[in-house]
Amino acid sequence: MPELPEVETTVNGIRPFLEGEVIDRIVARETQLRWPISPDLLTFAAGQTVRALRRRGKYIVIEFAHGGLLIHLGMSGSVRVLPHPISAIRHEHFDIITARGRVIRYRDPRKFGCLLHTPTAIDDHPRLRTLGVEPLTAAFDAAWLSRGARARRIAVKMFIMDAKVVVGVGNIYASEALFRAGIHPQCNCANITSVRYGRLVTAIQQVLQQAIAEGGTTLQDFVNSVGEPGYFARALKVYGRAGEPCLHCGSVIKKVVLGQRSTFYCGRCQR
DNA sequence: AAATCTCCCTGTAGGC
DNA sequence: TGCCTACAGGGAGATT
Repeated sequence: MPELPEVETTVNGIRPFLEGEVIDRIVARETQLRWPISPDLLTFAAGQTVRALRRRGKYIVIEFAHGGLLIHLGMSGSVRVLPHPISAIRHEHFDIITARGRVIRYRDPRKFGCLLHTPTAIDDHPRLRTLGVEPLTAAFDAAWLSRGARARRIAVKMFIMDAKVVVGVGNIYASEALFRAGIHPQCNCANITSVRYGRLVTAIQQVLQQAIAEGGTTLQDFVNSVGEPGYFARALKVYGRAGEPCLHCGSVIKKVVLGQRSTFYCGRCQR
């Protein structure tokens, strides 16, 4: 499932084929994604030069001189680079075709992703404007979490998965970071000390950086821009391990549902 | 304002 | 073997 590391991996993989390149056209075979692909987007993108390719949260941002495109991978999305157009198979919903003939092809079986555009400043787009801090920047620290949690009364796991607080921490990495920080996922976010939030910040940053280094986590669909899976799945310590022994203390890993999401933790290591 | 619920979609796994 | 159901989940938008 694409979380921050998977999106980062994808962006780095397709950057050489998009940045500085001219978009010849976008071909949409399936327009009914999370939001429909607008016909205006197709005409807007044609002929544009890509000034920069970057990640913001879990969005891939394709910047033009004025405005740009946003791609979200949803939960089953992936993007690949093809040297030239070849026939698409099922679930390959759209292609960005550059003037050099390279094909940036989007696949998303569950259609939870999207392709959006804006003719004005891209960071003002409604999807980006309300996003919280980037977890791998200095703005993400214990003070930020403590202050944000003060008026909240939710489980800490839901708190760190709130994109208005911090972006990019999805279900898998939330469980993993809380285990590494020794914090129980159901702990009320308002009751966590600044010192413990400091440990959580470090844990989130470490788990995300390790996952980026491993090319992300592939459980089902995720592949990078050349079609390879990520290898962080083998480094998961609690996610998907309910009933198995904790790798640290040996007690049984538990599973609980928080906010409709499966949550894994060690009841002895996490308090 | 914050918390909770609902929904979008389809492949896969498990039960019978 | 084949059918059926439950489940996976990011996140917006409605509701409480």
